Amino acid sequence: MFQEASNFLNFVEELYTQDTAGVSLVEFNAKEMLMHQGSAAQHVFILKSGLCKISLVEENGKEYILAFLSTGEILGELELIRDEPRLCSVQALNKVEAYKLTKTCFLNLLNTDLKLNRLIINAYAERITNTSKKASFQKLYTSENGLQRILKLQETENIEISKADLSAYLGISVRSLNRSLKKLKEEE
Amino acid sequence: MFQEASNFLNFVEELYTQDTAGVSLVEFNAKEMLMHQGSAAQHVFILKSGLCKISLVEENGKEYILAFLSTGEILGELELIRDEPRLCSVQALNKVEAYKLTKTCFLNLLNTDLKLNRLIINAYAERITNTSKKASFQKLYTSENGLQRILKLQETENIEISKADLSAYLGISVRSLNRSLKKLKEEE
DNA sequence: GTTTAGTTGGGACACATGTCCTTGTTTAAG
DNA sequence: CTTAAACAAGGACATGTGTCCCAACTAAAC
Repeated sequence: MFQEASNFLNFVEELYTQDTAGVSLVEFNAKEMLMHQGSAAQHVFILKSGLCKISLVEENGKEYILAFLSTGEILGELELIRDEPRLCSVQALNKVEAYKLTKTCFLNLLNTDLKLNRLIINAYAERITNTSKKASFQKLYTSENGLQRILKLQETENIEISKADLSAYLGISVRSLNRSLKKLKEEE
Repeated sequence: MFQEASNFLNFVEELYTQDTAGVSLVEFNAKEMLMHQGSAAQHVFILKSGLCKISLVEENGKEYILAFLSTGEILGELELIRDEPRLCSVQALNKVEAYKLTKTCFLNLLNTDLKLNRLIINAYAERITNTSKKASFQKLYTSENGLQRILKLQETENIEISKADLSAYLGISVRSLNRSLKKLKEEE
């Protein structure tokens, strides 16, 4: 989720300024896809600026947003480590800049650089914690509680998420989201 | 979740046979707690044999089981890495044997041993994938679908999970679990 | 063997959410 | 400016799940 820009950014910016092979800087417009669910994994991205959503679509056609990713976060490395196709899609929600590392470059660094290992492990520990908490909360509380949380986060991080994305994040239909929004408005 | 015994076991058994300081072998009876949610984190466990559940209790008193852990899996290391209290509780479901590493020993190894780093990263990549898939599935499908999956897993892994634990894993009440079980039985 | 306490399963009602369709608004094309 | 298509919100009904309580069964204590 949203967190202070981690040392991933520092780490990769150093590589970039040293003209390391396999490291480049790329841009995406709002709505552009950085990654497609099910496709082969070739790169890792580290967000320099902007906001993305990471989501997956189930066989019944429904979309679930696992998290929103922002500056300093790494994405796409899971599938390189596991050597599997993309588990999720990633889409830019606004103008996004990101460092792009090739698979070869990333795996080489992972095998040799203890600092990168540490950054990955720290990021993963936080991600597992956040994913577990979100899963538990969304199953054991009503959508209204979850909605209050994401609306507060939206305000704190000064971002605006569409209704379609809000409902996908909460794992409910847009109809239900509208019900809860209306109810929250009436309770003010 | 359930996976082939990873090289965690090989890794720690080598440490154990070398009489490494901070490594011991411990046993737990069924129902004994290996870890308590909210308590300080002092150790890491690697399961040698047996089955555990890892769960957390929300403020509304409801319990959610994130996963069942079995032979070869590591547990309790998240909080050492993040230097935080226990996010979850872990309870033995049958007779459990586990290697126990002190915080100092574990962090020393993590800082120096690239092999352990690799094992941790691989395990985390799998855990994030599993936790994400479970969260998405449980929000976008009915409990009946989830129940079918866990019953199949129970059969495949030759284990028996209580109704209370099944409902906590699925994030539903025991009443709802009984409805789904009855419906599945009628559909046979 | 009896009594008490705990456990288990289901009925009934309430609440939360999904689905489908209608209406109104907005946007885009001609 | 008009028309058509797309989008958004809500009504109505259906389904899924939660809560509460009751009855029956099981286990433990005496």
